[in-house]
Amino acid sequence: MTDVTLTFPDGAKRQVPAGSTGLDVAKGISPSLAKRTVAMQIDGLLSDLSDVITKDASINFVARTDAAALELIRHDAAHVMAEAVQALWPGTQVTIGPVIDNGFFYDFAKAEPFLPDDLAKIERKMHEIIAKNAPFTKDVWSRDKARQVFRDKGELFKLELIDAIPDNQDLKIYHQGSWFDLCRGPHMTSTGAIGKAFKLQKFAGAYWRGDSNNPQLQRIYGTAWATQEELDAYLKQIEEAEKRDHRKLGREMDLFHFQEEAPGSVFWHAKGWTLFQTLISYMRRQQQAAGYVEVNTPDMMEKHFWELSGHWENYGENMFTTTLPDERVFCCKPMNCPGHVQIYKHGLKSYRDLPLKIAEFGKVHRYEPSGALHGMLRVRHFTQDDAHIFITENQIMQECLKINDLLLAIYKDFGFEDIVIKLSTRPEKRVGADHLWDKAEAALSDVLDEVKRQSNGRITTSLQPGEGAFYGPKLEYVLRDAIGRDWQCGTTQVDFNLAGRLGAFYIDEHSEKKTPVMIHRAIFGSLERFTGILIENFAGHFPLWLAPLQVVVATITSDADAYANEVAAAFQAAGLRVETDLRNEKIGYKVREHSLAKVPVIIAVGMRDAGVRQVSIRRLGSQEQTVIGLDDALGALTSEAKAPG
RNA sequence: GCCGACUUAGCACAGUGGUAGUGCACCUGAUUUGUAAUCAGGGGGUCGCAGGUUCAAAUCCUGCAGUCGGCACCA
Repeated sequence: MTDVTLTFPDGAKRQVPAGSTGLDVAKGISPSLAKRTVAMQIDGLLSDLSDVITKDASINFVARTDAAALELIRHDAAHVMAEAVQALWPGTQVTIGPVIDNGFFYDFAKAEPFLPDDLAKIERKMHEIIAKNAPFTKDVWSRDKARQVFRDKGELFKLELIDAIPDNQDLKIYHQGSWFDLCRGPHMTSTGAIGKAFKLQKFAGAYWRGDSNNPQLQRIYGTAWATQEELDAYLKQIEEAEKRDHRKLGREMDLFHFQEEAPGSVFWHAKGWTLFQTLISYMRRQQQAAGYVEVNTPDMMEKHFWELSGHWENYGENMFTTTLPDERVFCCKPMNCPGHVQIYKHGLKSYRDLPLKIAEFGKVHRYEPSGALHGMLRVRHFTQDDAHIFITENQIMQECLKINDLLLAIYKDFGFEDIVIKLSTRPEKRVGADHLWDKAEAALSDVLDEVKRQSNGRITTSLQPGEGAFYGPKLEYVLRDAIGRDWQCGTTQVDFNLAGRLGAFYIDEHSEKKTPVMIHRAIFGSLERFTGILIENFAGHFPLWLAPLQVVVATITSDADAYANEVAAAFQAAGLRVETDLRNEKIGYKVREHSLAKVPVIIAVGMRDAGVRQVSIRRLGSQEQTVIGLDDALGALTSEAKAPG
């Protein structure tokens, strides 16, 4: 038998007979290595330790505590969970059970719903199965055999999966004790390697193959880690994220509320509206500086207008409509673009007028499915920082790059610097000829390449085929927040269709009518959503310029009331948002209350301060107190409270 | 929209068929206080909505709505 050469991560080489398994190789090196190895990487590809090695390759043995083993732990845990569920509820069908970020899930077809206590039952059964430490073994079955076995078991979903696997691929069956599953693998050497650091988290409904036309399955989500410490840390992190929930903070900080009669609609309270207006003012300045004009268009227009724009056909099921007493049907605008085209069409446009950048803080209305609503992050009525840029075809690149620069600069002002840009291409349901889509997609793809090149690797990109808007492909800007969560905010969409549909044109340099290209773009996306994201990103601890209430002046004794009023008036005159707290309470009580309300600056004044015109400043998140003169405090805080840009 | 759970005072929660409770908040009084809860007293709920079962329903049943966790959809 011939030998093959294996290269180890440290560069060492070793000759082994071709056809050796990973386990053979490990044993040949040392029994202890073989014992602690759960899988291997062959030329970087994670593989079963029982796989045979037939050619020269690099090899890396994976122990269960190695980072590479984590996905195996999770995948194995999913299999064990499936075995546990079938042991507890015979007749339940298994479907798919992949690894996801931080854990795994498995989807089951079971007539009766799982009950809340079932998670604990399944976990107990999993611990039993893992304690048996059955080895994972692999078979390759013929299609006929696999079909027959799974049909006999009543596993109809598995039959569908078998039929979907290309003929040139082996059907692999993984056994653990007497239980087995169709699976592409790989797995660790035995169930015991999963360990105990896992937890089942929740039940959920999920459609078979992710399609809402298919039957709904019952999904169980779990998380699994190599060590208990990592599991605990992860659970702690989830808890921390829950503390940032904008719905909870919005209530505690008196920013907004929702109520039954207006599902998906925000009641903005004074403090929340202040934040909203601060964001709009900031954006308005940025857009003016970037050469945009701001307009406002009607909230409702007649239905035939939306038929002409293509919205009725392509977006109608998301639109609110109302029939007036004269029987005319009106639609609430779900987008601002057709309105902006009407403004564009007023007055003949020359190529010299382009690019024309029309912006609107327009409130759009979309009938979102009830199950999609989620606090401020998914509402039915929201304000976009929307703009439409009318250009000639050869201005696409330059304008998209300008938009990109503006987007990135603005995100930076909020501290968002980790950005992912996704390119979404033509969906099935769309308007416009394919050659126009070809052009639009190619343009955005070029823009994306250029942006990526300029970013020196700070920006990552990805492709989402079929996810574009019905009128054009889009770039979607995804921000990573302070605790690593991703939020989609900005968008840039190239549209060769809408202007033409609505009869917009310009006169080119040869006196001919030409249809402009439109770029649709938003930066915050939805002000409502962006506010929610900011609340969660900052955990309510806004930078001074954004905080709805910036300063509270609290008295230590009522003798200082007059001085407190004077201090507050000085801050108000300097343009800061300030309140006084003259209540008959101890200063500790007041400090606690305003700290919980996340007021960034608490100024305490007593008789010690009044005579010498000084203040004691306490910043949110710090126990420290700084005693300085009133004028110095005014200067420092006023300058800090200035919006960026 | 689909699957599951939930809905009791402003907020957080307890209460599984027999007169609705606790903590915080709120109100009143006392206290004038130096940086995360001063003390005492008091008021407040047709238990999400609509039906039904029962001598009796927050509690059991049905329908609806909203919320939450997912799925699907999406800014």
